[in-house]
Amino acid sequence: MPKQASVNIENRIAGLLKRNNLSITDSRKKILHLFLEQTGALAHGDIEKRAGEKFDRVTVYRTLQTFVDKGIIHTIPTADNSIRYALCKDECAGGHHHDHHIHFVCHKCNNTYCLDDVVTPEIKLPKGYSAEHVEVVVDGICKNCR
Amino acid sequence: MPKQASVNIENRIAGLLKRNNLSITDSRKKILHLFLEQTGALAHGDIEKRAGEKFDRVTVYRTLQTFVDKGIIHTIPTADNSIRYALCKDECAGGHHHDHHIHFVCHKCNNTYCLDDVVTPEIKLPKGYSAEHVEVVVDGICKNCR
DNA sequence: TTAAAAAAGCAACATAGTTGCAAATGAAAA
DNA sequence: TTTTCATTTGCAACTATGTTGCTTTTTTAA
Repeated sequence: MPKQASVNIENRIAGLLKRNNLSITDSRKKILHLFLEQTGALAHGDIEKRAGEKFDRVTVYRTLQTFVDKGIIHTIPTADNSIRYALCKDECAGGHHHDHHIHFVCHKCNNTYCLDDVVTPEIKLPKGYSAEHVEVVVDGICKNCR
Repeated sequence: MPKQASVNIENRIAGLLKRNNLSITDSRKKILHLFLEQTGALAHGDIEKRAGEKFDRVTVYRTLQTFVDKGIIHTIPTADNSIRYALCKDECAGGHHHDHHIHFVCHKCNNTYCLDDVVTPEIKLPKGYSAEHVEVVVDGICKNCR
């Protein structure tokens, strides 16, 4: 049973990499694993800590950059200088992230979630400004912490 | 005339510091000057470059932290690990930032503006989540660049 | 199996942020 | 004004974070 599950996840990872024309390497598999085996977003530091024991720091940086370029993961803006990354739902191929969900940061467990069902609202801007992309980050208490 | 204006701004700065129970020092005056003499937000790097010629890096870090704690300036979240700071409109005293405006980043001039007249929208969250604060950052072209 | 291309690792470097402590400055009282 | 005390600054040293060039290793595809 766990064998089966792990085969599935391996296949899923391999497929994801192949679909994006990326060669299948240990570090890429490991880092995708980290994202797939948990709900929330990961801060760069987390990823480096968990993956960095096995891989060079530089490799982690380059792998994350590659994933962002390919649209496999996206960054979440924060006010505290710690980039957070999360898996894209799907089809953000070619570096175009068309996702329009909002992000939620729980200040109790400090997790960051993509609320895929909550769409970013229309924002009415003053005359002269034109919007291209709207980013919404809500902070509060998540459903696991209340 | 410029003399008069500079007296005014000096008074304004002194008043701002006094109201927040901060002693009036050269670095604090200089950094507040930077904020007052321009529209947009300032990235930490900008501040360090412009103020740091006269002051130690550490002083800049500490001064900005003090201003955030007192509610004189606020941070603006970004996805690129470069904290931006902007003056609070007013009355964000005691570290409580009650402002609810949105932020706009122009990707042509790369300036960040506080759109004080645009209020953050209500966001309807999934069951179990409770919001405390909503942060909206819009990117696009500003009125000076179009 | 092998050759070319891609990625990883390493080293060295650059930038960003923090901490403790001594010297300088500011505020307020004498 | 001068003195005193608390606050702030600057310095040095350090940690953390991010980048670049180059060599070695791994992956892919012939």
